[in-house]
Amino acid sequence: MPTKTFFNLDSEKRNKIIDVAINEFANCYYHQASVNHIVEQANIAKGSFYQYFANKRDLYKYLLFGVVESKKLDYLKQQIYETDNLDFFRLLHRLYSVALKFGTENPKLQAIENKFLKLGDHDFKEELLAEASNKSKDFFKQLLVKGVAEGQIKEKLDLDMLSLILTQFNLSSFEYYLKRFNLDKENKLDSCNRDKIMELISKLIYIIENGIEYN
Amino acid sequence: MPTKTFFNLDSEKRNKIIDVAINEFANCYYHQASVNHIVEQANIAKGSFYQYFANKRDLYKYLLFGVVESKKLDYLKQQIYETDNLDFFRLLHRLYSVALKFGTENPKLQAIENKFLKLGDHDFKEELLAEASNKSKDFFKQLLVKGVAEGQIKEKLDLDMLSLILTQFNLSSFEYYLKRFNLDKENKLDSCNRDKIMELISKLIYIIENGIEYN
Amino acid sequence: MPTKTFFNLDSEKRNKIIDVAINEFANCYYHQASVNHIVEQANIAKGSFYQYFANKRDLYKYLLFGVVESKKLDYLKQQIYETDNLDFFRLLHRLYSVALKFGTENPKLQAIENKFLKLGDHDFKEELLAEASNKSKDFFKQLLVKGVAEGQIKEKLDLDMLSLILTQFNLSSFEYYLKRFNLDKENKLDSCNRDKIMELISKLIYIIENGIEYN
Amino acid sequence: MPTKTFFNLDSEKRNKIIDVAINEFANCYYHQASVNHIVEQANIAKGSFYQYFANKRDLYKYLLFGVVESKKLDYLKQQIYETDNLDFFRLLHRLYSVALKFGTENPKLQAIENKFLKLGDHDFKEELLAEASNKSKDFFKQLLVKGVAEGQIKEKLDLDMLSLILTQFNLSSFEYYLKRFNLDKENKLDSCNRDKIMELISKLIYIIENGIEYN
DNA sequence: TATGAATGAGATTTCATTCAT
DNA sequence: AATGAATGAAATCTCATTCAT
Repeated sequence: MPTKTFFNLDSEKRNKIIDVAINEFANCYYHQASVNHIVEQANIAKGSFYQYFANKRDLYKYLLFGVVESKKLDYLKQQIYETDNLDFFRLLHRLYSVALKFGTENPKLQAIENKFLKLGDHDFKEELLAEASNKSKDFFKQLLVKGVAEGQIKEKLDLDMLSLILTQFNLSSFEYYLKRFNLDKENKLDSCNRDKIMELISKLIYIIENGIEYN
Repeated sequence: MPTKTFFNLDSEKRNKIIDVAINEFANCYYHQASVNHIVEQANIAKGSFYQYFANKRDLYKYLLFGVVESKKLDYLKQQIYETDNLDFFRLLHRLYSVALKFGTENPKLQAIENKFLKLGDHDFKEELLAEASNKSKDFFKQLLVKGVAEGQIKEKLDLDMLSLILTQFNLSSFEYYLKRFNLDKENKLDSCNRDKIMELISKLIYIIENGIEYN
Repeated sequence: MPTKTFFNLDSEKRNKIIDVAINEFANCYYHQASVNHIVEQANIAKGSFYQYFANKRDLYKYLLFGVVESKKLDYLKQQIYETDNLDFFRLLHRLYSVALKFGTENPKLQAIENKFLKLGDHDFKEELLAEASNKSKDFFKQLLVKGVAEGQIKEKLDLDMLSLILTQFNLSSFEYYLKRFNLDKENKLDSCNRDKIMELISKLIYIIENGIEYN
Repeated sequence: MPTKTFFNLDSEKRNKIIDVAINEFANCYYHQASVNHIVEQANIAKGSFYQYFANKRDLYKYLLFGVVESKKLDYLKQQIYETDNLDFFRLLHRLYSVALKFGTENPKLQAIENKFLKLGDHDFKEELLAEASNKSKDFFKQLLVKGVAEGQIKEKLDLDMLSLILTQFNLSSFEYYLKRFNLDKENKLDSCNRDKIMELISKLIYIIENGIEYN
């Protein structure tokens, strides 16, 4: 966690630092990201950085779990309601669409999360996850178990595999959409694009639901 | 491409260098991989390295497209024949199984490919792809077009999305299998594991084919 | 010297600061000791520190001569009386034993003194000594002169050398005892250990008195 | 150990680096010594330093055990002969005098050794000693055991304590002589001073042998 | 063609001290 | 009198690349 000092900063400065850091970690994997670069962009002294964060890793952990995950969960909570009434596929549909919306509206935050999920340094990743509150751990797995219990999903499926697949779907759809709608470069999502994305999500869920075989 | 000098080396030395480089890039993302480490392991002089390759990137490109892709395509060609007789899903099944077999038999080459696909540095990746011969580009796309044409795939699907999904499936199933069967640590695939993997592939194709909905 | 401000602090706060500082300089040589660490532990503001002490060195000097030496001398005075009646060796015995007792009862103060005596930075050390009141300077030297005058010590000995030797004896015996009786870790000295230490002191004095030659 | 690269340097450059490093570690404790300072003085690039030594510690270890100890042992071997015929005190006399001569002739090497012996960081010291060839470990202890066995030393003495004392004697006499004859500042030892030192050594041994009591 | 020493920018991190509030 | 954020030099170490031999 950042130090008390960091939270005492006036919000303008604090936000500047966070913004700059988000940019850095959205563009680079952890090991490539540079504290030097961050302090230059943020216009703060190198020593100041280390009064705010214990080290690079501390900042990264904060961004991941204190900013990205936190904002995403807030967003999901705010936009998903009455989930109990939805069957598994409607819920999945809702989740993908809301998560995607979040991703398109916050492409940099999404980029940070994606880069984290793809991180090579497995030990480092596990360590971070272990230390983090990790509210979203095994998110899909839990959903699937519930889906099976309620008879909406074929019982014989390998849930671990499925959960991995849903996660990858999630991840790869982000990249697909981002690329397809040129959302990399901070373009905001207009209503026209939004409709197209919703359509794509429906197709995605349709595939998951029904497969791709013509019959 | 490596220099003429490199190809003039006696094959023992050349192979040693390639083996060492494969190890390095199988363990590390591009930016983390170290030329220093490679020359040490390969027992060659620093200067020699730069007489064989223009730079680190040159070596990487060669590994990716001159070694990994090349070996994989040879393997696929050798093991897949009479493809014309197979319908799309049988072909997909065959492809996944052969590709997985290749991956389990050549875990390091596979690791290099996986790491490349996950690379963060998008521009760098695109540049490499643009420069490369890239024989396997849009592999799945072509397959899908054929599948649709032959009436085996629902027409209304978004083929670009599907092709990305199949690629991601491929990628993530590797990781799933490698983890599940502890194939990370160079364990060879025994016949028992092989059967289990084949079973999993069938399940995976089944999902793609039929979806996951219970009905 | 600390500022007037420092002495105006309520004693609880003042003592807290001193205690923390003692810990720091007991564990680390001067250059390794950290003002940052001290203010954190003492729960005071960075700025406050510099309102109490001109700088790190000022604090150190105060600890050495205002706290450690001062307490030690008080202790010695309180425990040694009727010194005039003792011959040199009995006095030495008494001194060693009382000094050792002080050291075992105040291991941290002793550690500070030891670390100072061993300091590498010679100029820095000399400067500090020169500036200090230095009541204990040449303590052994004076004692020796008296010993010679009273005919208890061979005249031909080099008193400067002897005085250095007695100091070093003192220093090294501390370390020996501390290690031998595991007094590092704040274990209080029980009566059993105390007896053993007294025995060792006697042996030490015996060596000084009679040498080690068998005859 | 330094790298092959280091030993491949032409001797002028190699010696320059060693000389500079000796100066640094003769003036500063390990933690205070600065690689930056060394490379500046030696006029080499920072990167070069790390082609020669794995790290600061590697250099230090090399200086201690590869240069100082090694030179000292060579010196001792060369100057002490027929030791078997000497009784304990004559041998001690010889040792002190030769070691002192070495120290006065190589004040910087001696300073490095002294600083190492006084190092605060106990774990670091033990680690270094454990890793080192450590030919001189428990040197005095072995000598004392032999002395007792041959009936030259009173049996009832505490040998551990004595061995510590002899080491401290050794150490403190160095400092005494160096200060007394201003040998800090590279003054060479003239024959006049040499005689005086020999005289002092004799006195020192005399004290150890006979104690200081007048009788 | 082979060698391997040289390079220097840049990485992360520490720390005593200052100064505006 | 108290505060605590700001500072920047200096620490150790890494690494792709160059170039003289």
